[in-house]
Amino acid sequence: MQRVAKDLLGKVLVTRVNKSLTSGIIVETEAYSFRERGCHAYDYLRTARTEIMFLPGGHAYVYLCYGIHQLFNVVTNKVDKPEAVLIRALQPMIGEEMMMKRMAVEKLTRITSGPGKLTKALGIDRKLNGNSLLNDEVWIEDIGTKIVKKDIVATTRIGIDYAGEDAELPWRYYIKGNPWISKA
DNA sequence: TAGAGGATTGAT
DNA sequence: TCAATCCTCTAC
Repeated sequence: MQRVAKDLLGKVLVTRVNKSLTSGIIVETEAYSFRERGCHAYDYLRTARTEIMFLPGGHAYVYLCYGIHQLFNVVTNKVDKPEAVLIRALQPMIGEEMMMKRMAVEKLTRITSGPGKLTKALGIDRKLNGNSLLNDEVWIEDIGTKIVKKDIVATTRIGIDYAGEDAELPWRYYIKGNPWISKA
């Protein structure tokens, strides 16, 4: 599943919400698994919220964090193996004007550099939770970009200090030197 | 049914 | 460093 997190780098996340097409290249991800405490579905914890992660790979898991931000994940494993990859940052491709409008800014800079921001820019919200990525509202495209191994940086994940030693797992991946990754 | 806390962000 | 803000989970 860490492999999936790395494979997603360089691919394109596309949404069509309210007839507006927006997309961006995935430049930063984090992996989550039932095997570690950083995951909502740790130890197969199955609740109304984590139910989505028990679906087969290829579904969208969207949830509200801190009451303010919606975070977008791709479910990556088989049925009843709750694992997901959080999309943390994008490089805008299509629909840049729409993104700027949604973010209420005039410049394109850094409007998708963070998991809570990119969902807002692409119009993603919890209505898309549980959607298949094969439908026409949100999906992933492979545009053939090859990210060479030496350009993938693996480091610790962000904001999960509560996970104890599992917070040390180097399951955050980003494209080396890419200006669109989240800061931290 | 009440209380605590969170895979964040932007302002101070 | 801290508040915003509300859904989710746990315990009573």
